[in-house]
Amino acid sequence: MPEGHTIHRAARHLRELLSGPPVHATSPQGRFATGAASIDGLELTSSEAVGKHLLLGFGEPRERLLHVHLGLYGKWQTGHGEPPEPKGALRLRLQTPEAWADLRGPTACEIYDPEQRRLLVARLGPDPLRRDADPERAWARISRTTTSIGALLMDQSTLAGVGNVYRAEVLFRARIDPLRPGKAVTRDEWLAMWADLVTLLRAGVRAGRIVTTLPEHRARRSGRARQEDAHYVYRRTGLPCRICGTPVLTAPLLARNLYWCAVCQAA
DNA sequence: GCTAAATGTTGAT
DNA sequence: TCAACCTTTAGCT
Repeated sequence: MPEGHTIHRAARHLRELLSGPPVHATSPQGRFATGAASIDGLELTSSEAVGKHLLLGFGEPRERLLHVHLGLYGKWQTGHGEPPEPKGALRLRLQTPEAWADLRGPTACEIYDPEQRRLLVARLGPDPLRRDADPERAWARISRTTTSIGALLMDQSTLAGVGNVYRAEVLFRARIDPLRPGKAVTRDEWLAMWADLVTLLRAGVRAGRIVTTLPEHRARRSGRARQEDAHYVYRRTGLPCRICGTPVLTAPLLARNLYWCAVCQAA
């Protein structure tokens, strides 16, 4: 489930799991054989998430940098002790005497030099999960464009880490029409949305999944949110809005499905 | 058991 | 605008 929260969670987890001893790196699939060989035997010395991008440092600081983007299907699988027999398309296996981490299906898995990292960070907007993030950078773009706020939230150069689920949910929680032009969003609305994203993404890192509903808006109000109670509008096409009961709408925007309530998020 | 769709991005057409 | 990446899951039969 790779939006920003998944990557930040992985960055933290992989650091805890693999730090210390030299890491044995292999590419059972063969597609990353050269890259794996170049970090094989080095220690994991840094682990950082920027938006949906993961950067793992090996060896002396900045000696080797592994860049991973999970894309839509990519996944890390980890464990302690002996790893299972590699099967299927296993792009990368990282292994220490204590633990292992397998990477499958990423869009990007490559070795970066410091300049490539610099270019990556430079083309990404602020990431609500990073302490160094500045929402004003995103506001500078949002406040000047006729591009819809629904499209802007998905644009990684405007802000980094938000995907289709958080987009739909944060707009619903703010009661903002996804098609409203960026320049028609007020500064207060944007700062409130940013603050909400910080809260939601941090909760996502903690829980390992996206839950955006308040307990009082869930069909089942007690205890932890079940899957069917976790969202207000995402993938709820035709189901009644949790606030007003109007059927939730869906329409493609930039080749992705957009979900919203036309009453709660009126134009 | 099968098919379609999915939390994303890149590169070709 | 579309195919590719390659896996998992939801929703059918």
